[in-house]
Amino acid sequence: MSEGLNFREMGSKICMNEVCRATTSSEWKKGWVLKSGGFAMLCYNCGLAYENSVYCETFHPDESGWRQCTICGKRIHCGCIASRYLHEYMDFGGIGCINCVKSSEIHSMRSMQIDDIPNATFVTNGTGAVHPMVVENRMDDDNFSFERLLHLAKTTGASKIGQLSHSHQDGVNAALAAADSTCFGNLSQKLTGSSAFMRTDNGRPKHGAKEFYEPLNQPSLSFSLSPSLVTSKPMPHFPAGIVEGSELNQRGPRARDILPKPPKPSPVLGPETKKGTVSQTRVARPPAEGRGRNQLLPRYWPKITDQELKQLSGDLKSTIVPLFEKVLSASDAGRIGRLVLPKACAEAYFPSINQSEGIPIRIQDIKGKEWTFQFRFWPNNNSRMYVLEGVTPCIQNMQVQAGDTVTFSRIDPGGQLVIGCRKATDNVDTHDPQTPVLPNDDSPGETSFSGPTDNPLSNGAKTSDDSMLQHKPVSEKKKTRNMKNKRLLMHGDDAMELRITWEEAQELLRPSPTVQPTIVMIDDHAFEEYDEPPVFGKRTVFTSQPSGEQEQLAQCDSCSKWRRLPVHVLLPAKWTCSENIWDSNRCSCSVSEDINPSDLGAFLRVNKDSKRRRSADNKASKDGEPSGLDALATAAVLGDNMDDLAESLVGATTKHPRHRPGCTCIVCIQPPSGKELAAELAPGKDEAQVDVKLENDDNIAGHALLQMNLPENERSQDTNPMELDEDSKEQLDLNFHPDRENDIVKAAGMSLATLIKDADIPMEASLQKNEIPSLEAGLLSRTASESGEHIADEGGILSGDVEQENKGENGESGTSLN
DNA sequence: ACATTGCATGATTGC
DNA sequence: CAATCATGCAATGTT
Repeated sequence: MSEGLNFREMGSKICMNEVCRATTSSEWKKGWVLKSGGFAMLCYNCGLAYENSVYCETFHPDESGWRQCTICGKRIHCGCIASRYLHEYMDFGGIGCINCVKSSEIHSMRSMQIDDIPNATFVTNGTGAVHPMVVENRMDDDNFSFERLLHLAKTTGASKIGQLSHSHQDGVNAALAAADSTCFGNLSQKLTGSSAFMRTDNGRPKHGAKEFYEPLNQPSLSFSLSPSLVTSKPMPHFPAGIVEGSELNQRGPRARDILPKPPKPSPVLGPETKKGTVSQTRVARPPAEGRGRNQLLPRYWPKITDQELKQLSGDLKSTIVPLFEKVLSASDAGRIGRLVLPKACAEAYFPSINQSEGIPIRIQDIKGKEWTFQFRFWPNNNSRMYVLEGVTPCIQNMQVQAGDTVTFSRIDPGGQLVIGCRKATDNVDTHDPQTPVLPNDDSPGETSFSGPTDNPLSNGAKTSDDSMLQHKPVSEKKKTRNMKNKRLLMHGDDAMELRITWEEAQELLRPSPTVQPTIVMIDDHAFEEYDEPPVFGKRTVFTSQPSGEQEQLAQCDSCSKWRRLPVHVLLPAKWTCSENIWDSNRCSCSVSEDINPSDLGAFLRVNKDSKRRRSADNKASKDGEPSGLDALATAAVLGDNMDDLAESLVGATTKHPRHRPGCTCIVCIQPPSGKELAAELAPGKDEAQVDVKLENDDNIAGHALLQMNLPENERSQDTNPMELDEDSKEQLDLNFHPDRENDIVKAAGMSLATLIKDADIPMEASLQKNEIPSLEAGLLSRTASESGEHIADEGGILSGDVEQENKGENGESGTSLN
């Protein structure tokens, strides 16, 4: 729909914000999801919509961007901030614009009573806006006809059918009756003002996907996800509460045109579901809207409890739309790093791809970390087999294995994909000693998807979900199917080796400075769990004192003295003693050094020896060669050539023989694996070509690394690449030469281009480079944290040894063992 | 020899 | 029976 109005083809745009009025033809940010599947453009400068935002044109071309609030009746034009609110409330399942006070109340009420027994039905448009004229009170209508509702849906252009609780309807009616006449006043104020709503850099939320949105009262959209599942009355022929919309994108090879069997109401749901409570029942939710969503097998329906959903939404401060989930197979969780995506799910919720090579796709985990996978397919029997490549680091980061479940969700608006997990052990009564459940690393987000639930029914992911929905005892069978292969589970020594490898791997990473580790003992092995990914900020050195206490050492860029810093500190690329706000005694270059380099060197050697001891049976470690980060840290301390090291760290990988030079797929842009790092960092081998393969152009760590490549006097004062002089830009090449091949910009730029081209996947991450100028400490910390993850982890450190062990465990297969 | 890639094959499942 | 998907394994590249 409206493909001809694709923003890619549009010229310069003018920001609608009168205060801003920025004009640009290139710098923009992804905004809300458009009905077309693309995204509205937001002003790079102020975060508002461009005048020529495709929002108006593509979302409702017939209305020229004007929408009418279903509550206050005011018409608000899109492409303005008011429309953002309107959009959020109407176009994504809301009722009315946010500027209606009543609207907020309704949403609040709705959020609270989501599990209430619905007694009214409604029809929405393709994005969830309620057509009030077809809200039907079926409280006393036992003859409710789905066909009639479907007819209404068709006649009104609606594509969704849901149910509205009685109280909701009351709320709607009440609100309609008492529509706030001051709406426009509020609107005009918000139109001209900016600070209240703009997602300025100063006010950027923690999670990137949220950064373009933060309505004053974000509605819970779980409302639109599974209303039919919480009904006490079975709705005959009700297809999962969703009716396919004709306007939805339908592309790619069509699978069987089947509708999933309508989920029968769970016996544990419905009438006994208390008002104002949040269901903890793990129930398969019908798929969210998406291409061909009605083809998704219930097996893949997300089975997140309302409680989890609510918590996750709260944790991410966003509205989470569960999309689908999959029980990991052995090959999914194996060393090969390829996760097979259910075809229907891939085609419904992932960007359309026409080339087998696919595209890089960014997926955020529940902690907010972003991972980049290669989303691609293989031709298969005149069909396609979709896979995500490069998932090993993420899989291992989530500590899931075969038999566990990974979940895919979407943050709306924005469309950011989110990957979560649910341990199989969450679903059985007895803990499998071979699949120890490490305590959730206290990340609130973790509990949303993988966290334990105290409701026995939540064990149903493996026991009752499908059967509840299909009335067929197939879940156990599927479970058996998934688990039947003896290689699926790691047992005994295999698991032990994995743990060792994990421990090994953990030591390769610098701990997050933002959290204290949680020490977990499993089989006499201590695991340090961090809530944040490893960081890679300024070239500081994290060390562990014999007491176990972490400390961070940083070198002043002015006097070169080393200073002790709190571990949670993440420094900008350039930092001087005067900025040592944590130690008033050593906040001047004139003060003597905290620690001398020889001590540091000795300290690191101690660490290395310790590592060597614990990895005595690890071939990859027995040579004692430093890991990439250790080497980097050591180099930082001992004065090794940081440029060479940085180049080595980001140097060319050699593990993808079939990919051509310049290939920017996720596989090719991954940093080298642990072994490769070790090899590249070995003496005489640090001349690796600087075929920079950072996947994150918004990667602060990458920036930091690149800064290491700069002469000292050319390093930027902060992490803003855009403020570098031209020479530095040439070297950094972060944003300014997207056409050059074989450099970081090539990779990032092409990724961006690909993302834009496909227009179906989140882009804000790719565009975050444009936001760097105003980064503040919080964002810097977050981004750098993620960046460290990417650099240190992606396809690398963990994939080396860990996967090798897995391979051994995978035993008889594989030519490598033949 | 090992690592990676991508196709082929067969088991499973739903119609 | 056809579609899907798990995974085997040959081909190819790298060390």
